Amino acid sequence: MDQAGKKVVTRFAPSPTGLMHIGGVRTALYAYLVAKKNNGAFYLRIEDTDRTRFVPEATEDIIESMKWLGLNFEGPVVQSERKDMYSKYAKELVEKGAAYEKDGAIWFKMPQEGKVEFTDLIGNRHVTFDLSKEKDFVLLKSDGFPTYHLAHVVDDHLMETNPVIRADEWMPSVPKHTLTFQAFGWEVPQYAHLPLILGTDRSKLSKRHGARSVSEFRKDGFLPEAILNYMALLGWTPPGEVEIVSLEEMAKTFELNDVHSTPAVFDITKLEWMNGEYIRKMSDEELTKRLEGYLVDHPAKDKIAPLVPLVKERIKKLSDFIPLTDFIWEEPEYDMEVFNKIKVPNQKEVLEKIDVTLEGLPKPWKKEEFEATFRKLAEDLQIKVGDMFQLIRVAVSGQLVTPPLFESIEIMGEDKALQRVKSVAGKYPAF
RNA sequence: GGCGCGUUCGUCUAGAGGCCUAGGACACUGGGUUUUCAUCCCAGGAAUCGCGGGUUCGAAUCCCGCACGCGCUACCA
Repeated sequence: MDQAGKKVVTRFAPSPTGLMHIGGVRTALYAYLVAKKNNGAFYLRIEDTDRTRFVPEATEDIIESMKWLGLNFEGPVVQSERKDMYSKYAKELVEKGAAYEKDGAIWFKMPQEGKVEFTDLIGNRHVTFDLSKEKDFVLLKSDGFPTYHLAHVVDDHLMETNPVIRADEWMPSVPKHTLTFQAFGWEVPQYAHLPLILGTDRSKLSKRHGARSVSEFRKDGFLPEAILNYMALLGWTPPGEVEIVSLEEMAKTFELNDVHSTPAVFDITKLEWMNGEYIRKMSDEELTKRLEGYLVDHPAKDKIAPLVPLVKERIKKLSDFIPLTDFIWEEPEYDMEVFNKIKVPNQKEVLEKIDVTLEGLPKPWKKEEFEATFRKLAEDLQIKVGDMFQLIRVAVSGQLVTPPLFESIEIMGEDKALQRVKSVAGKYPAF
């Protein structure tokens, strides 16, 4: 309910000309938040009135993305399914004298004088348009489909949308819309025009920036709650000093009034940080579940649970899990370059000592004993403790960076670890 | 060109006349914890608030002008 006691209805109305774009998330999210905050309704509306740019998979991708993000909606309302309705309304305006037919299309007659004023909910901007600059425009195209202008007015009136939340690029069309609403004798809704989201070069976010679809972010291992949280911050600051805010919390505090009227640059580095924050905050059980859902084709998908606590603080995206743990299930490829990074002379000799020491270690290996043994070996061989463990790490994994060594060995199995050390020591330096 | 919107650290922002010698977050740099990496902790650099005029005892905050950026200017949305 708004102050006037009317139900608040918002909608996200993308046009299915491509996959759901990351920039659209913010528009959808704000519209969703306004509805939730006011106990209203939030709709998805598919604006597929341009047959020439229509992409069949797009609608499904938009719906799927919205669901994945957790932006639950009513609908979708699909404009192409209501095609006949629009022409009736267009003809109504012709009858009223507000529109006319020409070249098989129906045009709206714009007055040549006067002005249209409105106050945008974003930044409380009072904007005035001089009508002498306006031209007649098409309401109904010659193919019988409505233009955006007609479809917006008719649908948002019928759906009782208020406020209308959309991208800033629509602001110059406000006079067209206002006059069309008035020609029908309908109430003009309030508008909130959201500033653009820019790429790092400050131009409109597009593919050229690696700007991508929601589904691509999903494939990259981003979490929906992190995406939502980050996008919300592009133009809005939650009360207090916290930046990590759940959808539910946002829905309690969000105000269109607090949204910036300044375009914001999309910074993936901060999104990645935030994604990592969400991963770290998650329980091991939850992270395991997410990882299992993400790693659909991973061969060891069902065996990842014990690894989760080890990788939790080491991954920013779900996808980071793969390169970090591959060595556990797959035989690593060894590279002398990697060994060369460890500043230990006589590496072959040391590796052989490690092999022998490992064989002498009573099974099952115990963490304390494992550590103490190799600390002592490092001392005996007069090399740094850190280098000792690095050498074992590389022998076992082929990598300089892994989850904690002992725990990783425990998960892959003592025998496999031993066998790798033996093999490496034997073949060194040619693998 | 016309019309419209915008302008605080590299980025996201706090800021609604004195609390601002401009605060926080990300990123960056240095240090600590640590068998790697990461996490975590501490410290640091980083915006003369686009520029120029006003108004005021006092302006990032109000007004005007300019510059720059972006958007719209389709039978696309």
